[in-house]
Amino acid sequence: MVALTFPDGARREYPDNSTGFDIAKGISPSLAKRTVAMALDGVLIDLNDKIEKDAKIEFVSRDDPRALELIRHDAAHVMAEAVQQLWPGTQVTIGPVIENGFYYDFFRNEPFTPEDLPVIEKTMREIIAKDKPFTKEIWTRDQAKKFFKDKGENFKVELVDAIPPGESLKIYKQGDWLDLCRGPHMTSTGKIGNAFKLMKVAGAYWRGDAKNPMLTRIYGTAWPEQKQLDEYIHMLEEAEKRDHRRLGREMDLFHFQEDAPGAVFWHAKGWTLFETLIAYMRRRQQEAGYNEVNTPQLMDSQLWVTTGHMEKYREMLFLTEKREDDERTYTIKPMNCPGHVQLFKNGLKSYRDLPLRIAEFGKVHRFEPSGALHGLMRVRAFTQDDAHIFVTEEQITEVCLGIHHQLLSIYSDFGFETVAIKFADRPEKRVGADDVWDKAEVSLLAALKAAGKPYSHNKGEGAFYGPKLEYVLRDAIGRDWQCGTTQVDLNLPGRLGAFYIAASGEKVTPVMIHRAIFGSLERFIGILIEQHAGHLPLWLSPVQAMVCTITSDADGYAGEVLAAAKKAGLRVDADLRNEKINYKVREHSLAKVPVLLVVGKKESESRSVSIRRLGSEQQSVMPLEAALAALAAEATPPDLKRGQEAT
RNA sequence: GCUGCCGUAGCUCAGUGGUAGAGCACCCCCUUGGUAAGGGGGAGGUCCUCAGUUCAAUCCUGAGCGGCAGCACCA
Repeated sequence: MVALTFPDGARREYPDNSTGFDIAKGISPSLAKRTVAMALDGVLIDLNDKIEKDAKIEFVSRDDPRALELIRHDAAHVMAEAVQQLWPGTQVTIGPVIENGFYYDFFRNEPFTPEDLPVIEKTMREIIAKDKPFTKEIWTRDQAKKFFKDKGENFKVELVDAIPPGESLKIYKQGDWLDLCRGPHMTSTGKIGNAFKLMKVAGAYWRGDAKNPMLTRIYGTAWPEQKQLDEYIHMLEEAEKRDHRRLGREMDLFHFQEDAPGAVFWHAKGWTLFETLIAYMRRRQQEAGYNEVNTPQLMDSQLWVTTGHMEKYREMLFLTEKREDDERTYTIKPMNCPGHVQLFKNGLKSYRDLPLRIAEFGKVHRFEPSGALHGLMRVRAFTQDDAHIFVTEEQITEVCLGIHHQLLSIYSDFGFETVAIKFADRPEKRVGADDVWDKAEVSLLAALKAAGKPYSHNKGEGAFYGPKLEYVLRDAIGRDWQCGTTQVDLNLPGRLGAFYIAASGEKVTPVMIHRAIFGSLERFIGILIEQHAGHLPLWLSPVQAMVCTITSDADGYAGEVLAAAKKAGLRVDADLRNEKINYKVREHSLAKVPVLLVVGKKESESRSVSIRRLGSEQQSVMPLEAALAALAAEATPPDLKRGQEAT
């Protein structure tokens, strides 16, 4: 007998080898009917599994959040069956559940096209309508290998081989069709329901390795109810509306063109935003004791051999051709650090100079793979808010901690309160001895522990010269973006021959801490655009206000408003065109101008403005001076606001 | 980089082996209108590039470039 504890606390005994289904049926046939799986001691398993020991039991119905994964996994199996039914000879590989859905990777000489998706979906619906029961069998390794080999399923044979000895081989059947699978599954295909949709086809490497054959992956999404599927599709449409590439064009911020793949053409408004971010960061850096510098865009390629970049990252570098009248070739900088080491080396440094903070808004170029390029998020030419802090070994922890606090304060100014931290240690491709790495990792981790924030461990993901902390922002629609980084580097300064004179009079190699907060200005702007769906906060908006006239009678007054607003420090423009106010409101709203200052006869007579805020249909009429004072206060960058409050 | 899809006006997109289209935007005219598109007219194209097939290519074929999605990559 086994003793089972139910969610309500009741405890009952059942004969050995009872299945979940037996027990559910014993309680009530309707419970058995609506149960798709069970959880024993919190672990989800097949409802038809035999229960062999005392446990807490829960019956999982279709609308249980835990069933979502099963619905999706079952849908993946049904999709695989549909595909093999439609195109016999297609090999199946793996089909896991992912966030919001599932996929299955197939191998077939002919690729799938988007037109195939509705056909596959139709066949899936037929399989689901048949309500085929899922059944499980345990096979031996040889049995499974022979079966898949005979069927020509070579990828499955590889998967069988990859299963560790001693682990049982589970085969799940739905009718005649079967698949090697870890499970669990629901009781039958009918439980999947109809709230699913195949989303797209794409290539994916077998086992995620670019050296392996390319498979075709079909992505799908599945939900318990149609309503949730509709909501999900609606959410995707909303995300598309936030796409910074579209908004960038609509807001006249930047563009790309074929002549410069992966490089931004910043328009005046986009550049205003860019400069606003730099001005902000410049103030924050000054307050934290950084010295801003500028270093050459091109340096002798030999320098990059010394740093190790040429060896480790040659394919990422932009190099100049050798000229007839010059012996040397040059490399466009992919990073600012070697330049900053040159600055450190220029003039003898004392331990009294440390920590020495060198900052640069450095524009770097990296030959990113063409397939990686994505709007502002991944480019080949970008600007870092880069800084290098030269310290003694003893100063590492304290300096990293200081960076940590400033970094969080800065993210908070931009409205990012959820920041995850990852600790990345030594990668395989690296320079420097292991004992040096030991030291660097210990010191950086000490700062992280002192900060007292939760963090995750990103094994083997450090830079080639040192371990790093990665700061990951969560945006308004739940996406994660890695922006900031703090890296401890015990290697490069030594390689490049940097030293300082210690208190003892000896020459000592300094430790260099690399840090960036925005990371890439370009990317950070892309994130801000998507975070706010283009509705940037007033202090960041390139055009903060637009004076709109109702009739040309107000042109003169509009000019006064414009001049006064500029004098108040606002970035403002005026629209005096011979257009109706509706037209102007629509146009500037679409361009995401946050404040419209509408002036007509009434306003000019009373020296006031009618204010309409982006996203609101309401207007408020205020005296001109008061309105401008309020807007100017709101448009003050958060760090300056704090400064004003303090005085 | 790999796989698939795509490239026609500033934008969104139709279309055809023989003379290239729409809506919006732009310019001009009329309209002076109170908070998300007033009306009329006009201009605008190397149909991504190069080669091939053809009497004839924007269309068919091949290569290249660029974009999109996914994968791989991301110091």
